Amino acid sequence: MAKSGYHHGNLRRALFDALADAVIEVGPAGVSLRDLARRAGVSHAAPAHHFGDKRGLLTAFAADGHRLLAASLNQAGASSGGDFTEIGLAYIEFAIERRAHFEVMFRPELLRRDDPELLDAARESSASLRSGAAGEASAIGTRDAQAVMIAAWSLVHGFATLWLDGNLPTELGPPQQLARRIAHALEPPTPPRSTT
Amino acid sequence: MAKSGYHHGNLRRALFDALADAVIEVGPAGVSLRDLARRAGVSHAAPAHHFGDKRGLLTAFAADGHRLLAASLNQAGASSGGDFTEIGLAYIEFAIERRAHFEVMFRPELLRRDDPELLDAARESSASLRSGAAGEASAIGTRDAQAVMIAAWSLVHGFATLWLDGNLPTELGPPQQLARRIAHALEPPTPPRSTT
DNA sequence: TGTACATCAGTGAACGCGCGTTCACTGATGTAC
DNA sequence: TGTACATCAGTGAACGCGCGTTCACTGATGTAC
Repeated sequence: MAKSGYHHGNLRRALFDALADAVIEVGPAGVSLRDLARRAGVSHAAPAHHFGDKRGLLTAFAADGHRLLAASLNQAGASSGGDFTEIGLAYIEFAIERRAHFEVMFRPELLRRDDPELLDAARESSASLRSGAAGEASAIGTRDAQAVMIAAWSLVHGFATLWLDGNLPTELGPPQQLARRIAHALEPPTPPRSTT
Repeated sequence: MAKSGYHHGNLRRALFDALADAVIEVGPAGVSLRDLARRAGVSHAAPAHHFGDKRGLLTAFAADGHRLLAASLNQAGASSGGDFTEIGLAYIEFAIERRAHFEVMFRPELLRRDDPELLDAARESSASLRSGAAGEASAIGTRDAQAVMIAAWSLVHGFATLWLDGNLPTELGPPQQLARRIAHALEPPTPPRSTT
């Protein structure tokens, strides 16, 4: 992968990997460029040379995260026939598996909020999430699809956030399993017309 | 309030106030003791003298927040006859009005997690939140009250988090109003037996 | 009312540290001829 | 195949800064007598 001793070859990727590790260890706000350089085995000035500055690096990483999230949600939607529950579970799965991306994506104060690449990627993931909501809104009998979409987003985002921050008791088991249990508990008690 | 030039008189309170301002400006992780000292008009060593260290200050502040949240939730429960929706709205209200407390409370990596005062206060707020869930669980026809409680907590916590982090479009209006709109959209479409 | 003294809240100088950013540079790469 | 040269990724020394923590101290307070 590394082309030579001097030119790294794929520093962008290497810094993203280092950033992912660092975010998990010290949180998005605690990351330092010098530490990332150390992890990636390059000089301490290399990250700034590549991304302009710290904010630029975090912004690029967040944009990457939005694209990955969009892909995950789209896949969950496609393979479940647009089932909103499955899309929500995919959101939680993403937050856990791509924890560093997730944590950086939702800390706008650390990012260049008006970066075109970030805006574009964020629109992409937002559209993916929204795509399932209209169906769900009519399923529960409300016309306010926007409110339902925000509720669903809040639910999965809140669950992921509480779990990631260590605020859910660990004895509840693995989060994916707990999330399915919750989805089950929230299902309507008597299925509307399923006993054909 | 300040008793004299030398002895401050109520440094704990003054530092809490300074911390609240600082958290809103730079986030919980960006706060520095020296900055708080400047804001409170005391020497830079005073905060450490009073709270031991930075973590001690944040931990005391978080405990204070849990007690305030418990009080808010209890009051909402009492004045609404235990209506779970109102308790949830009070949670969101707290997150917005006491934003600094809220943000510090849910960042355990910044706190002394095993501090007895913090544990005690956290138990208090957790109990207040849980108190409404059992009724709600039976209302929606599930026996898994714990899952419903976590879902409700996730919903309000996620909504508050998304709003505080600036991830909800501002054109949706004030968050309290938006939260009520969501509560309305989630109400069962046909009231079970209300048209007596 | 007055004096002595213990207590302790807050001071300020000092320490060593890691940080972001800059800037002239070096060395690898690729292209023109 | 070989040479010259432009490009640019990455270097490393240097800068100034704010930080947390320490420690001997100072001065206000309150209590004992």
